[in-house]
Amino acid sequence: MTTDFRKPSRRSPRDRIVEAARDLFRRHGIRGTGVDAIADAADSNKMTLYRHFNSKDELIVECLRHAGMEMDGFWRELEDAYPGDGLGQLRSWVRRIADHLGDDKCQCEMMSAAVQLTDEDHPGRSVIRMFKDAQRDRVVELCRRAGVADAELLCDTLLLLIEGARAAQQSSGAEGPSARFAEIADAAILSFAGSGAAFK
Amino acid sequence: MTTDFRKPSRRSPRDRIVEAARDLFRRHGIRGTGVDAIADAADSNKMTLYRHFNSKDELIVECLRHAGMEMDGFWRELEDAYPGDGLGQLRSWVRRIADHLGDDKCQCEMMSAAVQLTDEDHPGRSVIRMFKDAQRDRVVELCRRAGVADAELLCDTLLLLIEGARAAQQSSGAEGPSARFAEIADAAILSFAGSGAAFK
DNA sequence: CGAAAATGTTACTGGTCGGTAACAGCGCTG
DNA sequence: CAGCGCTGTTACCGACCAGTAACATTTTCG
Repeated sequence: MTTDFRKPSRRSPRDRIVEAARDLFRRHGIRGTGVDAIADAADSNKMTLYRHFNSKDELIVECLRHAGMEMDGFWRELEDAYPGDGLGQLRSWVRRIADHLGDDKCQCEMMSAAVQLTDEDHPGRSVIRMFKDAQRDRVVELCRRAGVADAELLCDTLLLLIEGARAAQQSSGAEGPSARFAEIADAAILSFAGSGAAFK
Repeated sequence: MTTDFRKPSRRSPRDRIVEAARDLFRRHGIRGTGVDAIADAADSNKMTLYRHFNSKDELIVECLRHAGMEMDGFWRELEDAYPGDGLGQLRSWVRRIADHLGDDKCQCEMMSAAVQLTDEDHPGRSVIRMFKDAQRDRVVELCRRAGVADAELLCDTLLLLIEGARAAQQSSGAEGPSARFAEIADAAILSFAGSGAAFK
């Protein structure tokens, strides 16, 4: 029984550090965030940070892992909300992304990191890669369950539209092309699901 | 003392600095590139750099402007190759982007900069914004000339796909969703141009 | 030519960064 | 209680970074 009242409503320093790091990375970029600032924002200190993570790079990797796990949770919620309904899950997924495009906390940590981790050998890049591959498998399966003939094509179409919406949000703002993302993505889904053919 | 082996016609130090900066920004990121490295790569020195640009931020802005001017030139080439042919220009534009997706020198400086310039007030952001707005106007006009009914919708669809392809290239590599960008974008163009309707 | 303008060289500043050492306190559990 | 592991504090290191000063050199052009 770990009722754990020792520090009410306060998570472990490690969790707070990861949380603070993700927040600061989102707001100021990875390279623009110093470890001192992270430790400070986590209401902790640099030594504790370095006891849990051997380097800033290791912390970055852990942040990416956490972001991936958060997405895993969301996929599970989606399956619970629309059990076995591929089409419903797809549309709900798109809608949710559209709704969160404007958030300061939009789920673009992976994309941002991919751009900022310029070193091709950075360990974070393989985490991103694995996450993206898993995501693609999942979406393809949903498309298949939705009765789409060319499931891979709809999947890639949606993934491009999503990444594009996030990127466009960054460079063109909320009134740019990303404003019509939901409309476009939903039309693509319905088009594929209706005829099973691409864009026709 | 040093015998002057310089090539007779050499671009000005200013141009070399901008060129070197753009190259290094692409390869190592904006924050990951120091002014010393830029001056060195330009075969110049830091003092000359700072005589032409009052700050690194000013140099960044100039790099973005150059990138924008390069695109302007490309649009002009496109108009020359397909005079008055909106559809031809659109398809050629998409094909060219697809062909250059894998390039180390792919035209994603704007997107990268938008992600890396985390400060909302950075002067570079307005350059990016103006460039994106102009690009959107241009593409909408091409769609209109191609006989597309909802020109804005096709334009935004293509812009999302393009940004998405570039982002996906970064995070998922060449075998990810970006591999089918050309196919998807071309299908979208033909679909809109054929029926004038969205995805149907 | 000769002078002005542009460019190059060296050395420096003050600040930030990632990372570490030494030490002190806290909170468990035996 | 004692002991131990986790956490916090301070100070420090070497490297790097943006930006500047003073001076030497080359290029341009009237």
